Amino acid sequence: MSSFAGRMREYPALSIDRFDRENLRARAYFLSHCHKDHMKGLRAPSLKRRLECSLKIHLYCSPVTKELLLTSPKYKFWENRIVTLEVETPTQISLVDETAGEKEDLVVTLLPAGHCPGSVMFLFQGQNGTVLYTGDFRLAKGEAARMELLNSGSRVKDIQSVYLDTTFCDPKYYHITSREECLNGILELVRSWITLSPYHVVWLNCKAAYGYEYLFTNLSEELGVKVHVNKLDMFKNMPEILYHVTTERHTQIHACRHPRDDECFRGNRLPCGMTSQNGTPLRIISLKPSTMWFGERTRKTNVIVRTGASSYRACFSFHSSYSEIEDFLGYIHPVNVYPSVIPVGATEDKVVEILKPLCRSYSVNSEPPYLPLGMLKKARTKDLIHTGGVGDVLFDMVLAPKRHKIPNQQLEPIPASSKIYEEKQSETGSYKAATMLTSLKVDFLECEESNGEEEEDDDEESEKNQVLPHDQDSTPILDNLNGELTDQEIPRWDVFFKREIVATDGSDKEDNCPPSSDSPGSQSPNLFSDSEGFSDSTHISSQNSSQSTHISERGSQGWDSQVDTVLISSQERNVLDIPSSNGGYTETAVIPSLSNMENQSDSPSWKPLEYNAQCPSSVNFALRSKDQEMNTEAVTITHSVLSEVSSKTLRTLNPEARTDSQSSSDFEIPLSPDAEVPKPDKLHCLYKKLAEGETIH
DNA sequence: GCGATCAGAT
DNA sequence: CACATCTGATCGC
Repeated sequence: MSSFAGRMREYPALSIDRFDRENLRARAYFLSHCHKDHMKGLRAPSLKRRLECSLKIHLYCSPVTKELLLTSPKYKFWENRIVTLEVETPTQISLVDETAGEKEDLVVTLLPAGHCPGSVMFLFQGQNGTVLYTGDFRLAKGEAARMELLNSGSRVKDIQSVYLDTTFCDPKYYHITSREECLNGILELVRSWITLSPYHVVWLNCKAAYGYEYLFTNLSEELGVKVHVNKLDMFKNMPEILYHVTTERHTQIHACRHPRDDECFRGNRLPCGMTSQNGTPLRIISLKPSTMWFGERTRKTNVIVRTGASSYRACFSFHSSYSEIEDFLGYIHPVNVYPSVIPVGATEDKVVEILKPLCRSYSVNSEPPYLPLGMLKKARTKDLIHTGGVGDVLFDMVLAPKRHKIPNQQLEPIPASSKIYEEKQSETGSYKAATMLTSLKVDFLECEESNGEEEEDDDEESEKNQVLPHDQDSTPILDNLNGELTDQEIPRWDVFFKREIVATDGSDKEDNCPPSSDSPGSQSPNLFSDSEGFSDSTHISSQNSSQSTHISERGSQGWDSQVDTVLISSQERNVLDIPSSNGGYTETAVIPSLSNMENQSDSPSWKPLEYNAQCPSSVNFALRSKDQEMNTEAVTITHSVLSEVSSKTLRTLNPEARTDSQSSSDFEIPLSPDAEVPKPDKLHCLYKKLAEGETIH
């Protein structure tokens, strides 16, 4: 949970993600994403009153965030005070101090944060230097290096401070399985279950928050089964989400909620109330996306772990892991870092201790800032750090997790990042050090220590005793069985596990479903071996090829990262016709109005392909990043003489004018009286400076 | 009756 | 297994 107070040292007139207390006096507000813990005070009467008095106060956010925010009537009063900024479009904004009559210009750039739909990081460039506020983010290793606007030419911009999401800046989250692998694991479990019969359904036990959408859309897209949710009006202008969710309960994948939803589950009822279909009781499994639960495992586990007769945990995170934070910060290499989350049990100093070595100030500071470990004292030598070599040792000691565990087979030797590593190594020794460290550490894995913690296990508790010995559909459970295994037993677990697999295979009584030869999936979905090479023994035939094979197959198909959510314009909304392939039916498009939405019919053979073809605007993260490698700022400059490019390169914003996220006239933003209207030649000059990474004054 | 805050839930 | 919420109790306005 964010504990960021709202203001940055460098630009105290701005408030980000906090709207109470001191922030009531801010000259401009920023919202990185639509999670409540980043919206404190946003609907308070005190702020509302201030808005009414100061017409120049605006809230800056991404178009998707605005859309999500305004879906709730509680925030409607913000409607014409929100200025949406397109992602990756540097925009100049003018801050006016009404009392002092001062004006301050700065350029802000939204960068995709990969946390939830609409989530962004804010890059501010102004007279007090360049600072980056990450909001909540999850970026894979190397993604910062691929963000064109974080870089000038081939090197990272000179960033003074980073306000960083440190949610998982704890060694126990050293490695969190990548989004693609987690998705893939979940996909295969869901597939293997729902293909058993129409009565086999999966309940995705997701928290009530944005961030699971890419899970829903990927499952739906791969399996052709929409996901049942309580509400979808917030997605009415996000077709690539909208088409994969439904409020129609007759579907095999559910992510609906009910205040007492695990009671529902225990009673073989879905939160939406479904218990059966055509008189046949449903066969429900629950799948709970979790990060912390996996962080507590001391031994490596699979991406999916069975925790009860019909309960599973799936590794899933929308925050960066420790090593992803390392990679990110090491690349940015700022002078200062300010954690915006202090994990429970940690202190700010502890977190800063971890992060400082990745900052410039660490090697420049005369005084030894923090001395975490005894070993560190010994090794800490500024010069060594700077020159690389021995610095690696230092990093290793400081950063190496106490408990190594790599839940997955994925130990590719410095994957795509090797390229980046080569590109960057000449530039800053530290990035090199951090990168090398990362790859090295990957070899350690396997920690043996087991902290014999008790397993609670909510809904599974009642079942766990049956699970082991005879539960037919069960097999798996990977390494944690509610403390039923003693330490001595642990070494034999693998054996037991394998045996159990064999025994279980084809002897599923609970389901009354003979191992079907016609379904690609096995009778029991439970068999989700952990990473120690079990996947091949899985009786899920479709998995005979290893998971990694699957992953590589899907590499660039939208599996490799969270897809950016794209809003459609009102024009597009009217025009879009999306055919479906459900045997002659044409689901008229619509990007349905609300009434339509609540009643979309499920089409068994529904396929999303046509939709994709119609929606070129839904651009995959990774693909786009790739494209952008070619698309350097220098190129943009060339175009900058064209007026249209001004909005791409440097948008000078009119805070007074409503920039409607849904209007397609992106290129016609009126200028505000406050904002200086740059003459073409001045603009050109600004672009040039921007491209060179200079601060704009 | 509303908001802020806390405890407890999932 | 504290990721982000929601509910309900209590207190103050």
